[in-house]
Amino acid sequence: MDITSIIAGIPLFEGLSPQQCTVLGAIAVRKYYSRGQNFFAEGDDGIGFYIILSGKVKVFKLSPEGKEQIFHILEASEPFAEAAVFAGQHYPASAQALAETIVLFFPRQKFLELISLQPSLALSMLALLSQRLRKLTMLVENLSLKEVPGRLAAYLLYLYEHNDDSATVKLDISKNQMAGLLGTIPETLSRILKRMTDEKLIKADARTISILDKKGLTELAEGNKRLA
Amino acid sequence: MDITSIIAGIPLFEGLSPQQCTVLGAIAVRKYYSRGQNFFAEGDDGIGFYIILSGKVKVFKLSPEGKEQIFHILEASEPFAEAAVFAGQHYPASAQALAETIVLFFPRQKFLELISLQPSLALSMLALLSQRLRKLTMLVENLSLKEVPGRLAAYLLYLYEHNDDSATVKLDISKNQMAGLLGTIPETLSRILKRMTDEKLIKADARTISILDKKGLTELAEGNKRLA
DNA sequence: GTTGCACCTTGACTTAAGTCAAACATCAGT
DNA sequence: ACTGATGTTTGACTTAAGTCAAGGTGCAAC
Repeated sequence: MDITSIIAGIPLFEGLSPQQCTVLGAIAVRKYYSRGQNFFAEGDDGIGFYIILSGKVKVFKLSPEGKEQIFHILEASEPFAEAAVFAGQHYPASAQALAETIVLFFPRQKFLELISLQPSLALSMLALLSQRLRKLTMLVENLSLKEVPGRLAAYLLYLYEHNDDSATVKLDISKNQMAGLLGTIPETLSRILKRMTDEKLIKADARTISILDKKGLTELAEGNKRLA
Repeated sequence: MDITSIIAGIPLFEGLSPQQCTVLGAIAVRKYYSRGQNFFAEGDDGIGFYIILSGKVKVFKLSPEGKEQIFHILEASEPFAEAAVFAGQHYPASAQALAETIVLFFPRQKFLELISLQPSLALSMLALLSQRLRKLTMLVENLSLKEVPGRLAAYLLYLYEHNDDSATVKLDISKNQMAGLLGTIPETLSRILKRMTDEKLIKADARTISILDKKGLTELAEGNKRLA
């Protein structure tokens, strides 16, 4: 598939004319990463941003003691590292492929030149950054104002809502990664899943979780109730 | 002072032509808030954003139990709630005046119309949002990967660097607010300040803190050392 | 200047969640 | 299919930081 038609199909670029897509395509580079490979590490020069064509990527930070906080997990057609284009000298976090991943890479300087010519592209980027800001705000809220059971409940409800409201959710990341996303460690996550199961809030199999008590989870997520 | 010249003096709008400033001025509204008054509360409709002309503002969230997480403390010439213009149906946090505060208010819809006509304005906003994203990323890192002493050390070093590198820092917020900013509570903050004093890292008076051991604080902030 | 209230500190106690260690399950690549 | 690596669970233990309660300090308003 040629780059122009790929670009035309990316939500971030929807509304761009075919000509604009061609121009974008001219600066984009397709790149391939294998599972475990890093796109960049925290502190590297912010030379551009990426859009995922296929695969899965985590954006994360490690503490000196080795604890991991995952900021985002991204899948096909989602951009990442886009803020580095406008602000950054260097990337403030690391990014790694969780599976075989193909991306389009957009070099910073060339993209900046395009954007100042195309107000609609600028507006798309503004919407994207605002959305990210909102997501990060929720992450801060979760980390600072909720305990781990509340964070987990909120996450399960999020999965539920992005799953056609079907009560049985297939986890698409490992529980290790899930712990990193929730700002905790696998042991704690495991224990809390068990407690939720004991209280009949959920039913957890290997890679699927069934939501049994949505109301109960909601109360937990909102901090109106606690696990026994 | 007329609105056009005020706008011309705001960093966010630097680089705009006098005509552009006049157009912006035509949609801006000057508003006055007294100490303790709310600009908006979490969940309110995102009807626009603000730029502070004088005073001080906190953007924060409360947990059901009453714990407060402060996201930003903002002063003269800084904008806030800008992301709500591009993404939001509603504000994801609350904002309150910490002192008598005068702001310019920019209504969402009108500002959006202007921005699609003015690429340079769009680029300024992109830079601003990216910077906020970076700051929030650091907040997440602090909350998730550092203990309170590390967060406090990082904050003191931040103050130090924005204080002409003078070792004696005047606190411009109460320690209660500072606790909220660091994702902890006043009691804990008080105890940790004491421990830092005991270890000769700092010297804390009522409203000023002297940095005695910058290297020690840096090690703490980076997680390479802990308080005894 | 005195009163009142918000701010700050300290102590005793509780608790959520992390550490360490071990056993087990599962998966990916040869 | 095998095998080493990776992911998951559980138990015993430790600890950072929160809660509750009380007392002290200092500014602000009358």
